[in-house]
Amino acid sequence: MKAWGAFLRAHADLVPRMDRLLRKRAGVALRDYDVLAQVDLAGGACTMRELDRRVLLSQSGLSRLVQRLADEGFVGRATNEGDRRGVDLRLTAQGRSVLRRARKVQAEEVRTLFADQMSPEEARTVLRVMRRLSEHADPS
Amino acid sequence: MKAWGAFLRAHADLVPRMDRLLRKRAGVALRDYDVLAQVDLAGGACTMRELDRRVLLSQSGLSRLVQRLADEGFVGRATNEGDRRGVDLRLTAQGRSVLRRARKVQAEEVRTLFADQMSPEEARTVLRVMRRLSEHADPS
DNA sequence: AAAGATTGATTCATCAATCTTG
DNA sequence: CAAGATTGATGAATCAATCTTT
Repeated sequence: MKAWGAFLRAHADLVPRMDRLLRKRAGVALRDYDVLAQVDLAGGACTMRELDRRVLLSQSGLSRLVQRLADEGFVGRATNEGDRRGVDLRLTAQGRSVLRRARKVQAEEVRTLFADQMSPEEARTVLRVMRRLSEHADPS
Repeated sequence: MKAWGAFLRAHADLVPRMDRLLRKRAGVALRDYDVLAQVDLAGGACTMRELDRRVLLSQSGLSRLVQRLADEGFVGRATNEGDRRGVDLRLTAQGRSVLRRARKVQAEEVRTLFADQMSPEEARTVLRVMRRLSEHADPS
């Protein structure tokens, strides 16, 4: 029960800080980074529907976010030829570039703000517990 | 590094769910509950400034949230007589009542969604690590 | 009618500016 | 001027409604 409070507090202390650092040093928000990274993970291209499954955001929220990423030139959009309801996304060269930089910043920050604060043993426990929590809450 | 991702995901999976349940079954949002609980913890009355220190929210965000809680009749506001810049808050009877109900709901939900998913040993580790993260990030 | 995606209305958080009291 | 608090402008997330294609 105290652990729940500490969990909330840690998130509230860490995430906005990560977000600010990422914006300042890489020019993208944490959520943008997440989306770009997921597209990359799907091989640099995927459809909105697929992204929606991978990302923690409402469908409409994702739609607007991708709109913004497209406006900024980080992804290209085109209607899927196979199923014209779908929209295909592709990382642009600029998108890949910003993603590379963001990855570097993110790796540094996660290390200093998060990973360096716990032993490998503790990290394993945190990983295990957090996964269990997600599975139980959202058995996708 | 994987633990960081799992941490984010667990938060994103759990917190909105808690928030919805709390709204539905107690009529207040998670943040509202937090604020009411903090006022209660301060003995049922405190000043905005004190709340601001205890709660994870910007000063203006807190101001608007308390405005809403006052409109809903959960807290009363009055300028502090000692220092007329300050505003004193007090839980109303209705505020105490809604807080009681929210506490019960919250306790149940934290148990089933969070605490029951880990061993006591794991809970201790999570608590310890989360506290360390907060202290390092925000050495208040 | 259902799936995929977008748009409209609303809510709520933040930063920066402002107002009042010390 | 500094401290405590509020207000204005803006950004981003959600739900519900809508549009298009299957």
